[in-house]
Amino acid sequence: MTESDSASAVTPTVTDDTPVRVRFCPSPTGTPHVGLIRTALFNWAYARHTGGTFIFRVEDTDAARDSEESYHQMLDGLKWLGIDWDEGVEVGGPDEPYRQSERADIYQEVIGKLKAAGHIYESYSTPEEVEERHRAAGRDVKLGYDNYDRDLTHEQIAGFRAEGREAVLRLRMPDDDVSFTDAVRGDITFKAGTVPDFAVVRANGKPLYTLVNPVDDALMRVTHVLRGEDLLSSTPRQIALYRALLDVGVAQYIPQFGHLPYVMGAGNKKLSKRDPESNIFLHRERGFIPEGLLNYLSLLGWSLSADEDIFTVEQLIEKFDVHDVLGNPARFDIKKAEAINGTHVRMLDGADFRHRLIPYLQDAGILGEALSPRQEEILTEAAPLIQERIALLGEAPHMLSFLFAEDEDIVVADDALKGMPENLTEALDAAIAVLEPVQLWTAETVQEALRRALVDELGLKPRKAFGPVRTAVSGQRISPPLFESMVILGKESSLNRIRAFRNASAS
RNA sequence: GCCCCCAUCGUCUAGCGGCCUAGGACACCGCCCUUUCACGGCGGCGGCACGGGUUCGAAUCCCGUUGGGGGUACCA
Repeated sequence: MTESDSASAVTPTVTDDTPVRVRFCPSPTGTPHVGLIRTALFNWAYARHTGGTFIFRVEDTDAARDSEESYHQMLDGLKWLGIDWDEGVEVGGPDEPYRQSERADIYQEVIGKLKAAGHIYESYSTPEEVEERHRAAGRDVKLGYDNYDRDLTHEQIAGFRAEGREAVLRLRMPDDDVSFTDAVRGDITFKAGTVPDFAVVRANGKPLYTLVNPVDDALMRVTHVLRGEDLLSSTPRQIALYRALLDVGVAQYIPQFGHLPYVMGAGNKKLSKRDPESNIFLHRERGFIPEGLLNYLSLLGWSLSADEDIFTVEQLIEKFDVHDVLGNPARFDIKKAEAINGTHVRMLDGADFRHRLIPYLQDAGILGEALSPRQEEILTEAAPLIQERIALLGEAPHMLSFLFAEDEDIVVADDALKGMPENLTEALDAAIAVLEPVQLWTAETVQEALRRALVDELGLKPRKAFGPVRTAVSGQRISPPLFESMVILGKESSLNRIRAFRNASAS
């Protein structure tokens, strides 16, 4: 048996048989970012895939940056996407409370135990003093803390206190290499001596993330810590703390770690919180549906199979394993995200699609709070016309507004005037003349009448022939299928619009 | 500086020693379908960062180089 074997034999770890407990623990400091949501998604998917437990904890230990608004946005974002949790804020669980701002007593108790066992010690050095010592010794000042206060005598401590100094508490790092097997990246080793003793409690007595995150993971018996790559370099510190927690009986085992790749923005930069593409609510406003965004986000570092990019959340759950996640950073490609969303929009059941359109039409001011029977009717008939024409629900208002507008409110867009035939007035007159006697007003009869008048008799190419009518009826160069739209509007309204456009273009 | 991570088409990825003259998707470019725009169909463009090993055989394993990213806080 080698030395590392014996070490792992005495260090309780998570095995494949340990029931999975994963968590999502954002710090509520802003609007939910797509990278953050991707982390939540992978944790959730892994829990659902393994039949494990998904915990939602809030790490609000930084009073200066945390906000209640951000906390509510986190809840809103997850709920919108259908990411639910088994234990945590709002739903409760065996390890309440789930907001760290409410767990101060728990941390104080743990701090007491760690202190009593000698794992953490008081450190009185100021950053300036540390830097000065490095300089004096000819070392690089960027080395960080120099472990100076590790073995202070009682006299020295008494002296610092007499000066009125307050100490931060630091964890004593082990003197050997720290190794672990990352679920995403494989074996990783941090060489001994490269990680200095780090602060776990502020001078004001408030614990830091470096303490509360592992402590809560330990207390909540988290088995797999799946988080962003930005936390990879803090893992040796966490493992060191875990060993201390094991020693004082707070932890039962050391979890497995898995560091998910970054979600990048344009260039080679991590997608910034300021970047609009990172804001999931902006995507929602533009008309991403949960199915589409979830699908796209899953593809950032993971894939379902060699040749399927489109899948449902059920398929994701069935196949997702964190060990299959790639270690390399992924760029957020809004074009591909939209294309995938469009595919999911088309997959929607017709009635469902129609229903999901309503809030977007309301936000655009096209529909009010309550829909009139006529509006309901228009929507029912028009929805199928655009379902395969849009990738984002937010495109619907622009495409449908003319159907809900009054005839006199149609405004002809500039680009809708392009490509009109030379004899525009003649063509419109012919269209009016041939449509007036139509009795049975269907897409077929309207098309047939217009084709006869404009293509057969006036000799216009189909491409040119229907353009004027489209512009007259919709005011747009692009619209849902013309004849179907005219049927929705009805004969009278359609003719009103063609006559109005005819008169406007003749003058 | 030191530590750690990453490296397949423009982008996301499949690939885990022979099925690869490298597959799919998005984007882009043609053509077809077509009343506009889409959808759909067909085709095209385009990649294993570089250099050494190991091996009968390497995109796949090892080492190095280069490039990119992150950390090095009394932030998370």
